[in-house]
Amino acid sequence: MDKLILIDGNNIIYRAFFAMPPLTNTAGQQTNAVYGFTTMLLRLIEEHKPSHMIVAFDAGKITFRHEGYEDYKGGRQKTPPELSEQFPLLKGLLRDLGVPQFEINGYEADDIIGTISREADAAGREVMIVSGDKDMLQLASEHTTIALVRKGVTEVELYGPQQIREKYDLTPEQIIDLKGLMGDASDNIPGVPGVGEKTALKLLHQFGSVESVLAGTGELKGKMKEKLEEHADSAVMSKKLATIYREVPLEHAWEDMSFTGINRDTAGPALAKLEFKSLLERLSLSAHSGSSDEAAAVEAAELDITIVGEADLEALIAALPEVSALHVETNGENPHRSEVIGLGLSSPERHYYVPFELLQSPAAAPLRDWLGDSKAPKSGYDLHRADLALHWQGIAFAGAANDVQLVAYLLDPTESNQNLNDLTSKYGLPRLSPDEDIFGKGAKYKIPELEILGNHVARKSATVLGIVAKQQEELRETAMTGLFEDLEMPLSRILADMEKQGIAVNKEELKELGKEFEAQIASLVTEIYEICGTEFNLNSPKQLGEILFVKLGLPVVKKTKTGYSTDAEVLEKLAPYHDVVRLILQYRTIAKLQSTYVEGLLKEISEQTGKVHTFYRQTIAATGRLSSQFPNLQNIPIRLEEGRKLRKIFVPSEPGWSILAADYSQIELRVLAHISGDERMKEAFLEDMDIHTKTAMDVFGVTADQVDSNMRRSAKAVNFGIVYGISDYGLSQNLNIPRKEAAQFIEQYKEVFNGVRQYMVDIVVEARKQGYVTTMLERRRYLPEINASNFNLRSFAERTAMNTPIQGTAADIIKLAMVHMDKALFERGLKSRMLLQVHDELVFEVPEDELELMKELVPEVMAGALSLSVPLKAEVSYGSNWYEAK
DNA sequence: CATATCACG
DNA sequence: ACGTACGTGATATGT
Repeated sequence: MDKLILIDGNNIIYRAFFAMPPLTNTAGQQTNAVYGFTTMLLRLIEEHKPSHMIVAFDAGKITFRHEGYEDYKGGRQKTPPELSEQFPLLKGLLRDLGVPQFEINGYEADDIIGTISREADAAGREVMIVSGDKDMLQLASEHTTIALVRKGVTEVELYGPQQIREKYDLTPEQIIDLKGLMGDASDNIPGVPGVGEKTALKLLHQFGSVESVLAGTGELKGKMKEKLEEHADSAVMSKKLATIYREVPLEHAWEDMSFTGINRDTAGPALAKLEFKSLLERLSLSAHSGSSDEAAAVEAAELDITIVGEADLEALIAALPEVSALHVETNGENPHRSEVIGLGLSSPERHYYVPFELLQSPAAAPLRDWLGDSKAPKSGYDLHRADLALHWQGIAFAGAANDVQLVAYLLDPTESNQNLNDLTSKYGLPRLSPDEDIFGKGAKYKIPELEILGNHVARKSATVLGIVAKQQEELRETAMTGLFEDLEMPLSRILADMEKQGIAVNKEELKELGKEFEAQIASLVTEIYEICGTEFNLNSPKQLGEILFVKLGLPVVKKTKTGYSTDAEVLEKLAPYHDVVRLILQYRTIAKLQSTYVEGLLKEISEQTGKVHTFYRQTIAATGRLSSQFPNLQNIPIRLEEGRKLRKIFVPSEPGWSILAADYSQIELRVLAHISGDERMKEAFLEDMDIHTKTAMDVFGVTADQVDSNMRRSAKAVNFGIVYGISDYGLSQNLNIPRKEAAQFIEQYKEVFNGVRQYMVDIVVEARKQGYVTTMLERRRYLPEINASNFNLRSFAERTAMNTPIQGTAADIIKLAMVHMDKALFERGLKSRMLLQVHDELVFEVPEDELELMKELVPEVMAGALSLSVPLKAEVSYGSNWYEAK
């Protein structure tokens, strides 16, 4: 049975706009009205399953109604820009959903709807009209129902002639007369003053129409008679205005309104682009349960998947030249300790699943060779992880050509949802079952039966294949192809090499250190308990707060949202009041070293190699930096001597070798000097001066020998602040000075380093204009909140705009240095190995006979990684362990 | 599973 | 007036 739904587009989007709370996508665009409209639309489709549907919009500024009455709709407020911006979004989305939309110049949506409904009525078709406008009731008929939207867009009331009679005791046509008498303030239809709904209904029940009412005023008396006679013209005109015009010249045919269901190919990306995640879910959820979504199910089922057994191995091996995507399914978070479950392999036509046991069998040797063949290019998701997991199972991996996770990161490094399934939504591919559904989570983790597992994993590699082409296009559009191909992709292999290599740890010495800490902790704890007169859990800020602020009555300096703050900053301030505070601070320091570094590190030492193998994450930090996990080797203590001693346990893995470390000197400020072009700052680096001293000289207007340690300290803090996107408050906190003073410092700094000031202004303007900022190598970070009206959000985005090009370019540079360094070691056939990266530092282990060479080579390569308008400088040192290399 | 704290650049 | 420095990860508590 045919069913036609006609939607009053303007009316519904308007209602949705005011009904929905503000909702903004990450690009800063408000999307609440589109969202509200779409939820309503989807519900209509689900509930009524229309065979035909259109959304009608007003078009053209002047409608024919204005010709008779220029005030028509004059009383209506101007459409707010936050709403008008959403019209193109909605129209684009409707197109992608596959919902026809009509607009005709010079006519309003209700005229289009009126015309179509008249034609459909004549043909005896079933019609439903969706609007919030009561005027629409005049269109009701035997086959035409009006769905009057109430309460925002969440509820509808259905009106046929029957319901109109029950409610008003009028026919649909009389709705026009009703409007003619009572008018409509929102449309600026005057009606008859003093006549509201009650009176109008009474009159119509008596006379039947506006014309009859006016002809029969003789039967009336008093005020009402006068009013009606006085405003007779107005009543007639109002009726005319309220009459929906049903003769719009439509060129559209019945077929043009046909709706066969949501277009699944284009709907996914469109909804993803608007960031309507719940709607994406809703559409795909029905894919599992309902018949409404056969398209996606069929599309996914159509994959030609072979679950490879011994019998199929030969065929697979023969097909390997066609295979370009793989997925290595592993368990666990730490790829150094993961088990490999199996492999998904995809060629454009066929997909395979290879259980890991089969991969290990002698017959699978050619497959293993292929995995390790650098000339066999492979695409995948998180190949870096795959490489490590395979490595520890004795299988070599090479030929990583295209990692879709890495590309997704470059395209938007702040997007936290980058698992493969999130990418399917983004690119409109069939969704995968969530890993949790297949494997269960936590303690319930269980490998499912082969059929399910194989299909799941093979679909992952198929998905990779589907993503690759689309991403490459996006990389080109965003000018990041070079960054990807020449930096991030090569780096991922280098990181894997470093991680496999690991760094040797002197376990005995670490345990010794642990014993020392243990003794110190024991004595501190006893002493603290004694002074406090009670025993409690020192590790609990809650219990500690109780003791300090209640029992001992110390002043409360700062609060957290759950209670008293007891962090180091607070304790420093409390130290003068009570001797125990110093002891607590000491306890905190040693306890941290013990739990995180001694105990934590001991757990991470591999039984197999006696080393620690960290895992660098290349797709986490929004600025392009790496991060380090299992264990984190980028935060080994150095600032305090007690902790710094820990570095002694990091030693060369071969006798007679040395640890060599090289770090960039002031890389972020050098980058700032280059990017801002500030002459004074550049001069400092060109002459290789101490930048903080130089800053102090210029800011305080003194000579080098007049700079005391306090001035240098202040200058250093200002330099840091500048890099972070300075605020007077932040600086005042850091230097523990009044905010006014901090503000003055900053002002003086900006006077002197005017180029820097200009950079800070320019970069924020650029961010506002483009919506993102970039590093020197075109790495990109979007800042949707740069235009936020919320001061905090906007300020944060502004500081980020200032900081990211600096921190990010520094990250680019050291990554480049790593790629160059890897190449240099290889080409020269050196045995030295790159082991660690700590943001501005590279750590190597070096044989005796290469030490002299490496002392020159490493800083040279690092300094030459990228050419700036100021020199880059790296300082090198070495010793028998990481502590000595300082 | 969130919060507080603290280690690093 | 607004309330802050930028970027991470590990540990212990307590809900």
